[in-house]
Amino acid sequence: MAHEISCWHDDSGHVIVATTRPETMLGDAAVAVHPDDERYQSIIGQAVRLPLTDRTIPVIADEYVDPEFGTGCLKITPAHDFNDYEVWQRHKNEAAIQSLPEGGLLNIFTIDAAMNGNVPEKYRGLDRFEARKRIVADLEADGLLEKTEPHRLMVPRGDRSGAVVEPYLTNQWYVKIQPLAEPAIKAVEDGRIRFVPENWSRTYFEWMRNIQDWCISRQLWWGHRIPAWYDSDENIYVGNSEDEVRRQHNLGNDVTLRRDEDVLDTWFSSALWPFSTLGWPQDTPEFRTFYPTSVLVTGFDIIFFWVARMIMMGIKFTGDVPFREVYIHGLVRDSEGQKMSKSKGNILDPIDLIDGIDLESLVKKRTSGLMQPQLAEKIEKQTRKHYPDGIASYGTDSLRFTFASLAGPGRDIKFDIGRIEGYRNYCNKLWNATRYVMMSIEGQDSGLDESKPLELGLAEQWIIARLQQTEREVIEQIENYRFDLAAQAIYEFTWDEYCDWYLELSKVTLTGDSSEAAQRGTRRTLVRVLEALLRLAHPIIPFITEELWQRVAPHAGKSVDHGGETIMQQPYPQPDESRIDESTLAAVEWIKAFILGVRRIRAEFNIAPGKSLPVLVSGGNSREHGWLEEYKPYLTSLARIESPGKWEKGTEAATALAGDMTLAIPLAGLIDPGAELARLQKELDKFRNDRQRISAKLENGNFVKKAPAEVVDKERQRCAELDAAITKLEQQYERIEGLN
RNA sequence: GGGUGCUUAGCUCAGCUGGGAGAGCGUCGCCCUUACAAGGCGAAGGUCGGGGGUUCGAACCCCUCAGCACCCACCA
Repeated sequence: MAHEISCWHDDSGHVIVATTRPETMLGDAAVAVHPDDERYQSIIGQAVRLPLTDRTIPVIADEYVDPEFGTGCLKITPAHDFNDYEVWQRHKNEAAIQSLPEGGLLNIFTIDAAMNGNVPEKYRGLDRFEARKRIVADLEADGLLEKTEPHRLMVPRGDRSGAVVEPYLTNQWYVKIQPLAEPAIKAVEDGRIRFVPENWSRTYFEWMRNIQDWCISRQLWWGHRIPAWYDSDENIYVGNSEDEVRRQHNLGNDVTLRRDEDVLDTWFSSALWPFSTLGWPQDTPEFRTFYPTSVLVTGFDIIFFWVARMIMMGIKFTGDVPFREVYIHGLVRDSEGQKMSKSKGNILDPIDLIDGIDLESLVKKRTSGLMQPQLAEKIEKQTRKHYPDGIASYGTDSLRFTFASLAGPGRDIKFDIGRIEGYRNYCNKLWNATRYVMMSIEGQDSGLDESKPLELGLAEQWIIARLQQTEREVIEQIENYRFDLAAQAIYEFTWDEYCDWYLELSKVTLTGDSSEAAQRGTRRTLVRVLEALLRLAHPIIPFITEELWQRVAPHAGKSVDHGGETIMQQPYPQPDESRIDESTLAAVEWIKAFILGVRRIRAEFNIAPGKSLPVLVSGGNSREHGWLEEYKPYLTSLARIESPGKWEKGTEAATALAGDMTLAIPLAGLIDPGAELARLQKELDKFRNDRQRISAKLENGNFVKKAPAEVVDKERQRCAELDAAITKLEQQYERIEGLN
């Protein structure tokens, strides 16, 4: 913002001073120069006449003045400038200052920032901006104006109204902070309170070590009123009530008391919250049980305002910290990284993400009730640009899942509307998976009757094992406050494993000619894994899991008959490590690789997914041949292949790898050997590059010598695996090449 | 001016104590296969902001430069 600078000088010494707020000169207490400024040595201690007034003020020396800036002379207005006030503090005991009206601390504004009775008659009652113009004009008329020029500076403005704020002297209540801050710092230093993530304690220390006395009085209508009373001589009495004050000070009824009209700073009152809500100062069972609490969850912007103050007040009044851990989450910002605020018009109301909102309603909502209506046009334009179609309805659980997923440590969330869509789709997926499970068991037993024979196949053992691993992971991440990783583990298990693989594998058992015992085992597993998954996901997506659980749980042997049963009261899943079997996991990984290989070939040669294909195999270790035989139904069904045969030389085929085994789809006439060779070559290059890099590592004596043995072993193993794969690919290459 | 943090695929972000670069969305190709087209299957896409250093080895540790964000204080 450009302002004019006006200058004035006095009659004798020609002291020239610049200012952006000429009206404040009427309250000046001094002209300051730097003590080492050679130009002004002779005038330090002299008096100069303050133009437009009948006052004289001293020239003082203070290091605050920057001799390089302007003329090196600085006017000091202690009542209306923070820095000038500090300068005044250093000089207030000097006689020349003390002899000034109000000891130099001359307030020249009314509460409305008009000129008050402390300025010459002609300026009284003028608004500050009007006074500014008049003073510049008067200085010029008197020949005292050197020049005016534009100057750019930051002007402090009120958050809400945007009005320019003027520093102004008032009487306020303060809390002496040092005795409170020291024990509060210590509590975090010695670990009685822990910040998560830990580095927020640095922010806390930074603030607490530079803390200033706390102004706790506010001129507001709402809040705890300050418990202080004044008598007619302005003596102050502080106490719990007027009665108490009168008793304690023996004030008769002839003494009239007037209570201070100010209220306490919101954060002063809020700082009492951890113990005042528990009945303090009475020694209640609630207080004894729940103080200190275990964890406080809040945003980093609240560390200063609230967290620190709760710690100080808690220690002061109860002798103990108010909580053990402080989990600091990020702030949700708009898509451009700006903090959301009503005045900027970039607020996203969670309700609008849940229920959806059309564009016109959104524009109306964002532009109404603005403190600065002139921003409405800009806000409307932005809103129409960002949300041309308004906001779709995503539902509560989608929103919760989104925020959980974005709640990484120590990081703000730049909210991207696209992100929530993915999690809405997740909720949909879970819903549809449940539909499938319910259809699959409809009218049939799901293994509840323990007397009936029951058999768990490979797929069942696999998904049960993966469930245990997922439960372990989720619990661990929640304990670490990594809600993003917990959400991710749930997401991936549900979508990538339960839905993409297990539900498909279950169809093989349920629609094939498997035994009744095996089908019962599959139905039981479908239901039980889903039921556990719902409980696992419930803290993040409470509504949809409750709805689905009510339907699923009875089939998993959980009673919901009493009407009051709810997933909320169910125990959280606990992993059973004994149900994790490595060979089961390995077998399914191999089956997946086999099926993926066939699918890739299908996609590459544009073969209809429904078309059954013959598949030939070669190579492979004995374990793989065992799997090939034992789990043939899974392979033939999911990959839509006929029973595998042996790949003989001379058969034109497209190939893929599953572990050590090569699988080949004979595609006489369909194959472009050149394209297939190019693909193999590309794959070979990649493998050979990896191989090259790893063997270089292994040949490096320093690596073998200095790296941990397990890392070296792992690299050796990988090297061997790559060798095997390369050999397979080379064989495939030769065979295809032979077709040319 | 003081402080804190960020910079990884087109976009929004993960990447835990240094050891094979990941997800969602978007893009491209095929598919309405009886849970799901808000879906399935497959694919492409990254010199991890630039430079230097430490290390057998750096997205990760140190230094430096650039850009961005926020907090606190604000210079006449």
